[in-house]
Amino acid sequence: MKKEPESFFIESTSPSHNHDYCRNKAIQTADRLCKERGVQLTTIRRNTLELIWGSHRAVKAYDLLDQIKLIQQTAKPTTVYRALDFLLEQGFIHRVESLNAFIGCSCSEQQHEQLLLICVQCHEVEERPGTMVMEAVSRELEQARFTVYRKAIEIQGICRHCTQSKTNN
Amino acid sequence: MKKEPESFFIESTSPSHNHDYCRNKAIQTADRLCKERGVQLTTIRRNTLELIWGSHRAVKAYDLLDQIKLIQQTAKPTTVYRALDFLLEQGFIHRVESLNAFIGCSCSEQQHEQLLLICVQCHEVEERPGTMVMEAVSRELEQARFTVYRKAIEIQGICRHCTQSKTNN
DNA sequence: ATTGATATGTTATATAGTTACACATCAAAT
DNA sequence: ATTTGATGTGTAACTATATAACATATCAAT
Repeated sequence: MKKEPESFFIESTSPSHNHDYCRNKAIQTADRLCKERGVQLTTIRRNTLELIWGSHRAVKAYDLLDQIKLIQQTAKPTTVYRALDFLLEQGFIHRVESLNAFIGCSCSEQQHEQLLLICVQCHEVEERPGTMVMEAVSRELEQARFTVYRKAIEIQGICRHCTQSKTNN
Repeated sequence: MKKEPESFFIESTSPSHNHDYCRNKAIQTADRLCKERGVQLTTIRRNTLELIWGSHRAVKAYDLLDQIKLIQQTAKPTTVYRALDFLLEQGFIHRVESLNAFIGCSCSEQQHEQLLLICVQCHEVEERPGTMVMEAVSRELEQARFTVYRKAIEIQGICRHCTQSKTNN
């Protein structure tokens, strides 16, 4: 009774909140945006997105592949990377460059570029709009007369939860 | 007569300036800092650093390996990665996360964290201290109560040279 | 029915980085 | 003068990450 038909293989986990809410919201938004944009959130893509939203931790492509294989034995690297490419294009996920990994994006609609705060202890990644930072970046780039395509601002450190409870893994 | 004994296999290239100056300065600084710090800039490490400073473009580890092999046939991936690790630790180079590549750092002495402006056309990477940006980041992280270990701010786009001369490669 | 656009299946390959263990070198302590 | 420890290198095997190339499928528009 707890399982919806679409999410039969996913368990969401988070120390700090009911993460099902995050995930469901993200999927709904993706669904809607895909309709609006006339692109298809196919089963593979949707499953991939759900798996990524299984936590706020960054997920590796091959870990994703392992999970997908549980329900689709034929899945290959290409399967996953193609889904990831789609999700990136649509702005539904971020690529975490410094980890070669991926996390859900909770700002698919607004401006997609955010600060990523990566906790090296619990591995959760927090998105922050960082408006002031982004403005400062814009001014800097204007000075440098540099035309931006893509910003990646990644900060590694210890999140507030891990700072408080030093006993955390 | 133009070749120094230490740089026998390197040709520096840059469209915009005499790049030998940048490289020589970087090597001198590295030499001095190593002495000050009581660590060794061995032949492998020095050669690696010189190769990286062959241009302002980000260099891939395996390309570096190929070049090193020309003078040290026995070189292996480990050879290069160990040298890179050392150079990173000492702050003599940056890792460009979004490219899996490496560039020389011209700020080895001061604060090492900088904005990296990566031109997707000519592949040159410009470092900028981005003081305002860094301050904004600090404020943001204070709000998030996040303890920083490492910042990586990478901007991909078109540099001013490529914007001007559209004919550039 | 035919075509074109989009998505997926499949195999192979390319690229990036690490582990583990042996050996070398050299200076400090015995 | 040797032993020890710290640091650096050699070598092989392996793991991880990502892409290329080509075949097939699906489905809506003509």
